[in-house]
Amino acid sequence: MKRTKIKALLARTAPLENVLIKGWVRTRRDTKEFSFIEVNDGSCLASIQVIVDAGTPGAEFLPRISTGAAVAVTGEMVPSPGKGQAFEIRSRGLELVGTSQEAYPLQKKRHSDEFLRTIAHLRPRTNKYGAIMRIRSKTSHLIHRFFEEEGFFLIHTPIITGSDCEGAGEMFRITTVSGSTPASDDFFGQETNLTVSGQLSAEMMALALGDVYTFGPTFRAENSNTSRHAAEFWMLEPEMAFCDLTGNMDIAEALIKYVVQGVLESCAEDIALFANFVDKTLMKTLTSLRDDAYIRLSYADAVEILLKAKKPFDYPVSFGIDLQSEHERYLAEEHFKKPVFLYNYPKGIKPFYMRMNDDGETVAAMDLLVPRIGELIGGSQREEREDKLQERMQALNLPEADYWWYMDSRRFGSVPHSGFGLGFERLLMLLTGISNIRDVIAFPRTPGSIDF
RNA sequence: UCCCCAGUAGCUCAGUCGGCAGAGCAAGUGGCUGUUAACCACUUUGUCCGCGGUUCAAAUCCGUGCUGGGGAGCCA
Repeated sequence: MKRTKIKALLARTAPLENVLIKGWVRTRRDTKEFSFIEVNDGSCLASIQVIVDAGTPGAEFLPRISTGAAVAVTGEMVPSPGKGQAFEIRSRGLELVGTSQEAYPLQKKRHSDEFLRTIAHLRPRTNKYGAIMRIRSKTSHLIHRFFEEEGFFLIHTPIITGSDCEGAGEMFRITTVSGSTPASDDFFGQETNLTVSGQLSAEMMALALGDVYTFGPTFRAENSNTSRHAAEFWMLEPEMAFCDLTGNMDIAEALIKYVVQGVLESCAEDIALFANFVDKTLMKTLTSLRDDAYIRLSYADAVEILLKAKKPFDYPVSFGIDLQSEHERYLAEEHFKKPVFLYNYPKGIKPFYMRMNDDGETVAAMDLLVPRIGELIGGSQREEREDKLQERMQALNLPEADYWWYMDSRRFGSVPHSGFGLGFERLLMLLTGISNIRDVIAFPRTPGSIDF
């Protein structure tokens, strides 16, 4: 007999003669004549109630059917006489697939997020973490669907990279030799690292295929100890040929609206859990993300707003500074209370590949700031003019020879193009109201922490 | 890396002025009930984070280290 997922059973409106379910026991309650077993199989948030009458096949397992045990149940799905569920399964055969020992750490009550991080291998069995992982999966699919519908091609950019100055932060070295061996004797004959961004590769592909995106793991060896940084995270990086900064922001905004709508549609039960127990303002946030136009504000105008703000800042504001968290939060959370694209940043605080504006002072960069999270997206129109790019690289002391292939793209049919990077875990934090990045990724990697 | 806070039973936490180590939940046993974070009774559980110091006496005070959390910087 074929196993049916609990999600499919709970979607039914009619009884079912013969079913087989398999899952894990959330709780067992006994009466003299029969027992209630709450079974969850991960297919959805809800569990299904199983009734096991004394004397039916498998009832002898009941004393060992404890929280966390794995079971298989055959029986009939019937209308439930009790309150709290429309249907339940009356068991005709109970099988104990795997027992759960006394030391099972998940109890039938709420645990702290900090404790659950110490048992990351078991926390997906809780309502909250199961819900996060289902939303993560759905969001990932929605991203792919969005770009598929928009005519983008999915590209796979390298994880191992030889370039060490993409300007995105400290890198993890990878090597097959020990300490004193020179890099020239190493596997690749030079220093190699884990990627911090697929952007430069993506640009090459965009300049052939038009619109592309890469979506994969990214690594930063920064000693960042915050709730918004991980050493290994997933980044989405679209890159579009014949696209300027405005088009770049258009795609970013459309993408987020699409994903929010999709999650609200197909993860309603899981989202409701977060709206009820994690962040009471979540539904309001999500509908605003979906329905409201995002603010688009130049860096210069943002500085003006901050200078006029009555709120006292710890760090003074002036044109040319890199905005501090408190400034970004003020804009997104207090002044506008919605997502804000900031664009045209001073060249001094942005990397070499961003396109120089006509004023010679700012570059065509854009960041999307969102309430609670801060920077969700960082992107730019890329410098497509060979001479301007060379100027910037010289000013920043970047060896052009190392970028010979990148420079080639500006020599052979160079076109205006744009792209951005979106931190996938930060998007999930936005969608769920979860406040720590360690809780939206199954096995988080952060400084000093590599268990599991 | 910097600043602040915390670390006591499996979990969540209380522990007053330095004077015998506590509660709720979980777990175990028994009971009861179409139950549903079930309920009732009883029972078990400690390197008070580690190391050093002050003191007649330290969970409590001091120093130091480790771990965790919040914030900052860096960024996505």
